[in-house]
Formats: sequence, structure tokens, C-alpha cells
Amino acid sequence: MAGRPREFEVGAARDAAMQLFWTKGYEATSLSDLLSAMGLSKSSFYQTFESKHVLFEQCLVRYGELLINDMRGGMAAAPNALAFIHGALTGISKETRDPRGRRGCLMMNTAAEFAQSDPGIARCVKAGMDASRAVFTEAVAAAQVDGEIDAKANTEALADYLVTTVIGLKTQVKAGASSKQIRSIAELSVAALQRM
Amino acid sequence: MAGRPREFEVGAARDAAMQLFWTKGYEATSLSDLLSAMGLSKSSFYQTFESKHVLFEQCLVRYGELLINDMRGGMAAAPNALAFIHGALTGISKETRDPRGRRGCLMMNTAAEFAQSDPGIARCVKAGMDASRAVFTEAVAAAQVDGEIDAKANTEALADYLVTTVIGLKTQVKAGASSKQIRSIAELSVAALQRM
DNA sequence: CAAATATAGGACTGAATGGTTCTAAATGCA
DNA sequence: TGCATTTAGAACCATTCAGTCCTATATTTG
Repeated sequence: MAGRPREFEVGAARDAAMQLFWTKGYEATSLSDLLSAMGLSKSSFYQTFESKHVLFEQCLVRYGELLINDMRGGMAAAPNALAFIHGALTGISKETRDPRGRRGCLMMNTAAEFAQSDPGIARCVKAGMDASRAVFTEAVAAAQVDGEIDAKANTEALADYLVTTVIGLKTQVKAGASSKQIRSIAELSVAALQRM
Repeated sequence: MAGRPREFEVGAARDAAMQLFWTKGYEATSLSDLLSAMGLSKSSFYQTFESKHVLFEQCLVRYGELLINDMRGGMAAAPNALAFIHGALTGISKETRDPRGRRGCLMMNTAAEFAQSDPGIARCVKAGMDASRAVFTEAVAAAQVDGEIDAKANTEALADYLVTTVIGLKTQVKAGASSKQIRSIAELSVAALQRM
């Protein structure tokens, strides 16, 4: 009834693919790149993952999950909502050192490479954006309750503002901005948030 | 001493290529796409432009020039510096309707596709960013003289903040944000600028 | 006319692409 | 033992790619 068991972990292999897509982008990642990184033969690859494109969509979804988990973890660990927001923005400055940080965000990279031409991908990207905005919405609302942000401000609009700022910062990192620059912009943005 | 004259305008052909690269990205633009868009035969193409890659770098430089010209034109046309800044941000909301606006910014798209792997391209992108930041720096300084922005604020830091916001907004457009969302974020950002 | 240059377009190269199919061996369960 | 399944790996396919080369024609100046 059952044959030889699979010798690799699907999740781990997919995560390896995700790292590669993240670093190089979809088109620039060849099938043989993937096979090396995932440690699979072509047979196993195509038996387990339908195609490069399908695998990529899975990676995108997975990336979104990790992103949201990270954000929620950060929010739980922070002393309060504003501290979380502050850390989320200023923390981006650390990504300037490590070349891996210069990869930017897989969602945004994908939006740039794809979103125009592939509706399925566009939906994935939009879903990821919406999810991260939702976390920021919660954080802003909590900070409003805390009295750190003006309770009369439009919560949704502030969350949109934060998402936009994060996107801008990450792109700046990718384009070569310095850690100091990033931190300065981040501080400015958080300070602005408290005066809205 | 002289032979048959060229039948096309180098500048116009390069601009057509730029539009295509802008819309599709570098890798996704094939040579035959370029030939069609530019209206050239292979012979003429390779005689005039050394290669696809060289042409792309030229397009990137050209795009940067146009971008800066646009910004300077907008600044000259605006009643004052703050109005220019306001228009530069809120104007991005108009790009949501037209599918051509959804292309984002060639500089940023290139940063996402390339900047990690190609040092020459990275230099081009950085130069473009710096140039547009310089225009914003002038605008902020002028607005500070006008009294629209706090004269005690760090001019360079505010310019960085503006560039970051523009990048974020354009990426949001690309990812499918609505005109209303963009406008709301833009208004918020300009208002914040006046309270820094 | 002759030299010089630009034109269009096809033939071609060599490499790489994603993807399919097959063989042959390995491994598990009933 | 026999069936089901995974494994590795190679062979193969059709396509696309950027780029080179060549022929033949057109158009300019000297």
C-alpha cells in the first residue's frame, strides 16, 4: 500500500527555495539553482512541486506567513504598541550591514517583477500587504488606547502610512542607503506619527 | 566621405526602449520586443547601440534626467515650495487609474531587479536617487525659509523622509492601492512634515 | 562613378531555459 | 514475495535568448 518514504522535508525544501527566490528573484532563479539549493533531483522536484511557478506561489504565501508571525511576535514582545511600531521601523536600519538584509522584501520585489503581468501573483502580494497592514492597524489602535497616539486620528490611515514607510525604508536599504540614514528617517516617521 | 544617413532618431528610439524597459523590466524585455518597439532592424540596433545591456544603462540615465527635469519643472510651476512638495506626493494618487502609472518608477524597479548583482547599475540607481533627493532638499530648504516648515528641523533628514515616502507611495500604487488610499497617505505625510 | 554608410532581413551560433520521460536502483508495507 | 513509491540521473525536447555574420539594396557625398 505504501512505497519508499520521502527522504526530504517538503517544508524545509520549500523554505530553501524561498530564500533563493528572495535573493535572486523569480526569473533569475533557474531550475538548476533551485535543485542545488533544495538538495533535490529533478524527479523529486517535479513529483513534489508541480512547477517552478507553483512553487513560487507557495513560497510567497509562506513568506507572508513568516512575515506576519514575526510582526505578531514583535508586538507580543514589545512593552507597548508604540515601542513595537518604533522597533519595526528603526529595526530596518540593521538590515543595511548584512548583504542578506539588502535583499529587501520578497513581497515588494515580487510586486516589482511580476504584479503587473500575473494576476495570481498580484493577489498573493495584495494579501500579504493587507495582512501586514492589519497588524499595524491593531498596533496603532492599541497605541491610541494607550494615549501614545492621538485617539482622534484615523487608525486605518495611520496604518497605511506605516506600511508605506516600511516599504520606502526597505527599498532605500536595497538602493544602498546607510544605516544612519535609515534610522534617522525611521525616528522622524515615528515622531510624526505621534503628532497626527 | 559620408554614406547614407540614419533614418531614425537615436533619442526617440532610446526613449521607446526606455518605455518598454519601464513597463516590463530588463530581463522580461527581449531583443525582438525592443526591435519592434524601436522600429529597428537587428543591424541598425547593434550598429547604433552596443548591446541590450549598454542600451539599458543609457535608458536608466535618461530616465533619471527626465525625472529630475519633471521635478524641477514642477517646482518652478508651483506657487511655493510646500505646494510643490504637496503636489509631488498627492500627484502619485493619479497614477493608480492609468495602467501605465502602475509601472512604478524605473529606478526602483531596477533597484529591485538588479542593484544587488550589478555594480554599474547600482551606481546608476544611486545617482538617480541622490539627484531626486537633492531637489527635495532644495524644496525643503525653501519651505523652511518661507516659514512653512520649522527652520530648526534637519533639512537633509526631511528630504530623505520625502524620498522614502515617494518610494513607498509608488510601490503601493504598483501593489494595487486605491487612489483614495494614496491621497490620504500623501496628505498625512505632508501634514507631518509641517510638524517636524 | 566610386567610396562610404545605412537599410532590411535571414541564417546561424552557442548557450540556457523549463519541462517531460525513462531507466534502474532503493526502500517500505502487506 | 510482490506492489507501491521515491530516488538519482540522464536523455531528450522545444523554445527562447542575445549576439554575429552575411547578402543585397538604398542613399548620401566627393
